[in-house]
Amino acid sequence: MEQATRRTTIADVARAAGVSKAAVSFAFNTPERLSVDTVSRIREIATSLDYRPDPVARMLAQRRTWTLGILTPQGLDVIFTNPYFGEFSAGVATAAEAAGLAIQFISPLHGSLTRAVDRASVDGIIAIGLGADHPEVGQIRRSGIPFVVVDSTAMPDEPGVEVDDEGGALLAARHLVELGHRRFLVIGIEPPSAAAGLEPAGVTAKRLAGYRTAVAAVGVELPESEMVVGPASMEGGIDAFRRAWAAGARPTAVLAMSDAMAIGAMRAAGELGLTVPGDLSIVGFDDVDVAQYTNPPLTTVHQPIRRKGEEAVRLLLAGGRIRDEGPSEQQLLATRLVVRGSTARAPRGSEEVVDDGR
Amino acid sequence: MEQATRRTTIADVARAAGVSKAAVSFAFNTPERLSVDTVSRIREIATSLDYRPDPVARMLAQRRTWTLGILTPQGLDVIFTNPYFGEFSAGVATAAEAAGLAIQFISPLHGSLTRAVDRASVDGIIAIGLGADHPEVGQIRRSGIPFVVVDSTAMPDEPGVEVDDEGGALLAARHLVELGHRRFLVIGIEPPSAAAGLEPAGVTAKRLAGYRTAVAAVGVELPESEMVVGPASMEGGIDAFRRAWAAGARPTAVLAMSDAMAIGAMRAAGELGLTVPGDLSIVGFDDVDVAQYTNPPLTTVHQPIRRKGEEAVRLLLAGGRIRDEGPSEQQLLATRLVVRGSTARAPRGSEEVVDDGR
DNA sequence: ACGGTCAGCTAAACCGGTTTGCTAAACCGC
DNA sequence: GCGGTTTAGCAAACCGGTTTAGCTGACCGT
Repeated sequence: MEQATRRTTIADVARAAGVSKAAVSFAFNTPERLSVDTVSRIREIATSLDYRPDPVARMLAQRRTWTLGILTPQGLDVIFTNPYFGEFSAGVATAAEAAGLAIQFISPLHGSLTRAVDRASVDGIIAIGLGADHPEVGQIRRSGIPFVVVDSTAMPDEPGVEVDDEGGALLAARHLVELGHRRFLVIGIEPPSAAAGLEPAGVTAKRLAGYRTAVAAVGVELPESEMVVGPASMEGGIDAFRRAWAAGARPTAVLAMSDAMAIGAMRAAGELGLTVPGDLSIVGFDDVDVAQYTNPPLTTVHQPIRRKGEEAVRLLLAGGRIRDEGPSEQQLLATRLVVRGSTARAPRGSEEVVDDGR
Repeated sequence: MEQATRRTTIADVARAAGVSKAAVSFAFNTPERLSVDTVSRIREIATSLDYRPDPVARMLAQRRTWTLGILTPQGLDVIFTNPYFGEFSAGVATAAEAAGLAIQFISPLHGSLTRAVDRASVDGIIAIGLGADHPEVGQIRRSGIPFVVVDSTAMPDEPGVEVDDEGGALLAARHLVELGHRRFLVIGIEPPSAAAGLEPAGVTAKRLAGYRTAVAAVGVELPESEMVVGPASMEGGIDAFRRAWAAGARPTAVLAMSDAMAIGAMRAAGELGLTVPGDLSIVGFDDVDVAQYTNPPLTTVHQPIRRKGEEAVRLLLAGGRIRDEGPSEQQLLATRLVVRGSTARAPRGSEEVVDDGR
């Protein structure tokens, strides 16, 4: 069997044009080094031969891949179906495209994130959901590839982009407090796997702190018993709410740490005969696109998700090693509360604290 | 300023181990060609030197990138935030990971899809939303890279995976007909850009045909005036419904060609004071994850989105040129109707056809 | 006529691996 | 102790580009 017609290489073009390989390369990359007509002659021959430089060879020679990696501890299947990640990636993609960079997802390969990192050929990495002290981040740091951590506090001299989680959470809880709520259920995000060091713990802790400060103002505490965790998905939210309910929790308001979980909780509550916001108020976190389309529309803490992606790219580029120069910085983006339809005054008579039997 | 410490290369390892570069390569790729202790010695030295083979160099030498490309005419920002694409990509990703392949998105780069294709270094391509006769598909065909088209009829000897769009649409419309509906609004998907040859036209046409067959059974036609199109997003759905309403359409049921648009329409209807399904029934298409979480839950046509992604990978791999051998085939996957809460009997008295003044 | 410049191009090294002969030594049966 | 087969490993070519150093000849002023 005959080998499929080999693709045209730079040597073929050079030969056909009667010039050196270098000339062909120049014709495309630094045309000013050649005379105008040589350039156009080479280009013509190249197109007529349907020549397209092999991207891989080019990457090797230039030692640049023109690609940014998005590193996450979750599998691609969860990434792609999670609106939060979707919007974040969209932000990264927009900024990357503007800079002429492609993006690649680096996520556990056959269970190993380390292996995935080794295998990835990128000029820079955006780590999301991973602490700056995570082993894989260490691996990257040693490898010398520029990186930025997102949603996690960066090391002093390293770039990072964060959001005011605590402040946002505080706003959310205060809103409920002002509506007269006193019995809360907190639905938290649990790390994607049992592996240690996975970061959502960081944001979970910060948001919890915000909730606590707000409710403390009216003398309410948020004991572990009023908190339940699960994966940040709708199923996770359903499951979390059901578990809490089964365990006897009877909140008038739920503070969910992600919109997906809030939506799940809303559904689970509905199935249990509760109306939202009549019987139960729910506030989410993230302000994902769909939050406006739920029924009732979700009251939630807005964070600039896409913008985080764009900033991450900007910081990476500003670091110098990928494009131009600049010092590395850290960003803290603001959050704000968006009040929609899933929250209302607490039901009458719910203000007194329930005697929990102690 | 000193150059950052160069990463360890195969030559460094070879030198340190006192063997040839070839031996080091063998130690990792074909250890059986070396004696066991040489292998372990080399491996030890390699780890101690923190050696990791450069993926790019490896790709060049092997002329394999171990990467699959997902080709779409839309920008990455829409891809990542569109649940349909998300689920499809998740399917691709799952199957690709199982085969040890990475995935890369190929989407218009600075407006040019052609340029994006040239730039991409992949072993195979999955084209979604692009007709088999699309210019970029032709470009790929000429380049000799194996590919499969999804959601579009493939050329005779080329692999493709499709879904029974017409059948699904028929089921959806028949369901409404059986509920007594006679006044319909069809919300169709419009090609992402003005560029010609963009495929959704294909699925739009098939679904429309299905709708028509079903309603024809009760003597209803679906003239252009009862159809409105827009981008397949929630905003698109809102906008489409509003436009139709403003133009005087007063349907009792809407047939939306995508869940996102259905959700948008549901919202727009709500804002106009219509209750779903009391005043208006809505059925979507796709059965995206969120369809179960809307309020009311969306009645829709289920199609195996993730499965399409997996099949696409399977066909690509079966084609031989990427992994093993096999003939190329085409798949037609089934669709089915999932009745949930967004559809109900038509309001009383709506059966008679409205006199539209002609 | 001559040294100096400069524009235009080339040869060759290089990027960091893989792969293809090929050789030298060890092993084999007899 | 000898021809023949393995086994273990090496040198060099190769993948397809980029990049550096250097060459050549045209043009210039004097």
